[in-house]
Amino acid sequence: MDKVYDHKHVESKWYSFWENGGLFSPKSGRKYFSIILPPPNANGRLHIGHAMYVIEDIMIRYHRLLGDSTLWLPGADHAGILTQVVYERELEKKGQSRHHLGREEFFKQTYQFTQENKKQMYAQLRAMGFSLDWSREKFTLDTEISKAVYQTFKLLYDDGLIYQGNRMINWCPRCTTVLSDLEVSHTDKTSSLWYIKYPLKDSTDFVVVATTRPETMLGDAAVAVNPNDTRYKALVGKTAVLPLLNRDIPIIADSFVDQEFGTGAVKITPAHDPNDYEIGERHSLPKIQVIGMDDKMTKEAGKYVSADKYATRKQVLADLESQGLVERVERHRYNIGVCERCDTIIEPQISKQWFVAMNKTGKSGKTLAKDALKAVKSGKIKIIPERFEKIYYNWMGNLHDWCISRQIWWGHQIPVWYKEDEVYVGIEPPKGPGWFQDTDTLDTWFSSGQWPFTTLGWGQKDDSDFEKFYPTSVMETGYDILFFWVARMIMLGLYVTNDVPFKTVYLHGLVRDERGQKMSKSKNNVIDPLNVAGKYGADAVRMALVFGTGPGNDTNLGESKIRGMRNFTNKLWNVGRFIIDMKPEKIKPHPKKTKEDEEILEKLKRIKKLVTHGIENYHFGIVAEMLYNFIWHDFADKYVEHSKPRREDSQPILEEVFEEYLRLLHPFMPFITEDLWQRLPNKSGQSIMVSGWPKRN
RNA sequence: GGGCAUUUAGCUCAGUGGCAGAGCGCCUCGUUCACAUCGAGGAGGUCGUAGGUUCAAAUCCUACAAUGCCCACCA
Repeated sequence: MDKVYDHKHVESKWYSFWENGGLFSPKSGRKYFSIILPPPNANGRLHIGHAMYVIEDIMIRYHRLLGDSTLWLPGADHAGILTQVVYERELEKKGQSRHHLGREEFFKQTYQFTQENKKQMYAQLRAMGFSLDWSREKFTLDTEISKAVYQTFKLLYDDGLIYQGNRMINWCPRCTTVLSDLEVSHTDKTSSLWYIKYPLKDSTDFVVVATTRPETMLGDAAVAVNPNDTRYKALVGKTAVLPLLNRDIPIIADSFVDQEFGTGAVKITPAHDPNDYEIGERHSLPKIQVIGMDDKMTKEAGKYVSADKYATRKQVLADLESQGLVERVERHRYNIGVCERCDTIIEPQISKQWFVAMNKTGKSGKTLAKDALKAVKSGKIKIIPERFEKIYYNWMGNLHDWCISRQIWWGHQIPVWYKEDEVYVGIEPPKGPGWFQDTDTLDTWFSSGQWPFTTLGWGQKDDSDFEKFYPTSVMETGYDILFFWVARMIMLGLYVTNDVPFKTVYLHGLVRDERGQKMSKSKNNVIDPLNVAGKYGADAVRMALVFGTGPGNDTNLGESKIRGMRNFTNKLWNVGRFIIDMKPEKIKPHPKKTKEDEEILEKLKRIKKLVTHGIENYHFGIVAEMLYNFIWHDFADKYVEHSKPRREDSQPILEEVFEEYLRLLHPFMPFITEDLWQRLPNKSGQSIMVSGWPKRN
């Protein structure tokens, strides 16, 4: 054995040994234990955050050692809008656009692109030592998965829970698609609040309204005041004249209006503001669309037609100014919605889209949000750390309907076909001529929201995996996608399978750099998992990610911590070298035990109990620390030193303690533990992976 | 506007009722003797502030402060 541990000689060798030996596939066992890997987006490489999958591998390897029938199923996500944006950028570099290619060719190329990324990503997962069952690998656009997704759409549609509606939605003018509420991020912005005079009809008086978006006034349908506002009592029911367009608009009373804000009178633009839309509905106001889907003014905007909306803002203000209708301008801080994927400012628009009803009860008697809320409240699903349950309740209790259609090309095309007035919803296209399919695509989270049961073959002829492994045991993922993904999986899982998709949700934190900053290429603080695993070993990276971290808390990871864990692997290696390579020639079989012998055996017993209890209760950070301290300080520093003058006596205990310890450490550091374990007497050729979890006694 | 979290050694963080911990860094000493990617020893903290509960508080409660994050349709 070399004096220094070299992971390069060890890691790929053992991974092939495990994989070729079929050790990642479930064997029959006393219980079922399953985790579905959160599918990474197939539009690039994995980053260090994905290496947090190590927590799943720890659970999986632990349960496999326990003798459970254990499945960890890998896959990848086509990631709708994001992948389309990424691939469009690729095309841009070549001076092309998706419109040059056309829908079919664009889809084909993007598919190819994701398949190449998948290969790279899977190589990265292998390099980290993840014991995934590759024979069951899935992609969200696989034929069988797509069929199941369509089946769910049809179920919801037939149940009255999916509907098409003309409603106010979030429109991204750059992506030219609608977005769900969740895909809109909000950022603070300082801008101006313009006070504009609207002349009263047949009067020389004015009513002054305040607005942050003067260009939308072209679509105004009313001026609203609070019914209790004494200042404006006399004006309600009168008519104002919209400047620039000289259109008559009513002055109405609505309790939504805040008397304290601005002048207490507000312009109402039902077609471009969610609140105004609501007020418009209550007062049957016309919805005048003045901003088109391309962010240019429509013909409703009169002389401003075809102009960009930001240019129009300037022009409108200049025109109002020239007529003396701008009373004053204030500085104003407010919140603006931007596209989560491309940062473009969202334009509220009215548009016909597909929605999933969150709070309506279907003919089946099921109600998506309520049922999903109940599953957690009743304890059928447990969220760790617990504080996220409160956040979940709060979100689940205040849901708007979920818009699931997207005007993009990449993804599952909506399974709805039209012919004249007929609508057909199904899994296969309808027979006969004249049908055309809805051109929209499903929200990517609609398909990933079904991942736990679609991957297990729900509804297929051979659904044995579903029978055995569903509900899955644990869903381990980042807290940042609790709403996007976890909540949707709970809703759709319960709806389709009548059972929860998983029993426990374990949420990990974000991986940040050494000083707690978010990793980004521009800050040059990104850690590439493959790079760093190549340098220090996958075992060291794995250990660094879990060592001393708690669930749901962000983890700060710098190279120094990984280096520290690399030193630990070397320490472990040398303990092994001492026991295995420098074995005494004569060994006494049954020596009298010294005080130190008794002590180390007692400590081993204790740590077995603590490690088992710790893993069962998801305290991975503490367990990692205990394992670290045991071998380094209790075993190497004290016991190994003590054993030196009496090797013939102590060798059996050294071997016994070391052997059991390797099995305890194996879920955390699979490569080095396998390598050392196989060097122990009578172990060669077997795998530590299936050697059984140490008994507690 | 609502909610959540964090605040512990120079740095990064564990620790949730019982004598203050780890990694990295720092200081001193030590390379025949498993390991210098090491060993032995050491310096360094009134556990954000102020109250309270308790035999006992970093840990539970209350208030405050700082920082971060999430959610939200006030023009």
